[in-house]
Amino acid sequence: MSLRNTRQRSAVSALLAEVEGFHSAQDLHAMLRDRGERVGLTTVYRTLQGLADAGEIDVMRPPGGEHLYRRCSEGHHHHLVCKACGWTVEVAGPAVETWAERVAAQHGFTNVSHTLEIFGTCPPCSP
Amino acid sequence: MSLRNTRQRSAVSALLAEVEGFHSAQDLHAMLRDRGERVGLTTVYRTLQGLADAGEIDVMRPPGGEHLYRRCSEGHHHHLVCKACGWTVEVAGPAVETWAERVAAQHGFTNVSHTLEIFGTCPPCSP
DNA sequence: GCGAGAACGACAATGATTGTCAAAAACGCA
DNA sequence: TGCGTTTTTGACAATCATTGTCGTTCTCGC
Repeated sequence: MSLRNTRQRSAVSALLAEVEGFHSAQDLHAMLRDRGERVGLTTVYRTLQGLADAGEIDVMRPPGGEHLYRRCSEGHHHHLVCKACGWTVEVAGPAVETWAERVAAQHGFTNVSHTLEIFGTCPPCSP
Repeated sequence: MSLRNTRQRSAVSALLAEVEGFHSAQDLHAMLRDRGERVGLTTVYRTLQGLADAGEIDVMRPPGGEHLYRRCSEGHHHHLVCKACGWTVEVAGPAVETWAERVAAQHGFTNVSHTLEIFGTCPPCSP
């Protein structure tokens, strides 16, 4: 399978490289429109899905509903997310990684991946 | 807030006590219908939500789509889920709990919760 | 037994995501 | 550079779990 370089794919990648934090597909689509880029919503969804599959961006499924996408630093890590304002901090947890793999191995599981999100209230949002 | 005991709430609780593994709201609703219990789908959703809020059942949001509910053992724990057949194992990880709280505290976060799911392929489903 | 308030449930509404398919663009090759 | 093949695009429709609505029904304390 060969991936072709298209204007739309570049635009999405470029946008993700510039923005901070998590954004929904619809957010990103709106931003592209504001920039004058003409990209269809369907294409934004598919492009994000492709990037996520390729491991180039992170996907988060907050309890609230829509999927959020974000360009992240390299390597595996997790997120500490403020329930109130959405502000996120990347956290690394080597101990957790090894723990997860060990537990999975104990039960004979292979091809293991995992998701971990920590939710809380950040200092500015505390009453 | 006072929770009232209704036939429907009892039916949902009883069903959850009997079935194994995770089931979607629609699944559970169908099972109730098969039993002859007349419960509305809306009510099943609301009841499950209430039970989840009360911490009596677990909610899982698999990448596939719908929410899955399950009556779980007491105490905080996580799940090791087979991507192929859905078979799940409960796993406890005290180390992870303390790690999550410590990380959150380091960043000044309060009111902390977290979600952790491990996905893999269980032995019977391995090729 | 009674009444206020909670819960129910049929139905409509929401809204993110996915499918469709003809038109357009990209790439390999000569 | 020109051409044909194959992928990609994107407007629109379709899907589908979940949530809102609101009149009716049921609980529970008194």
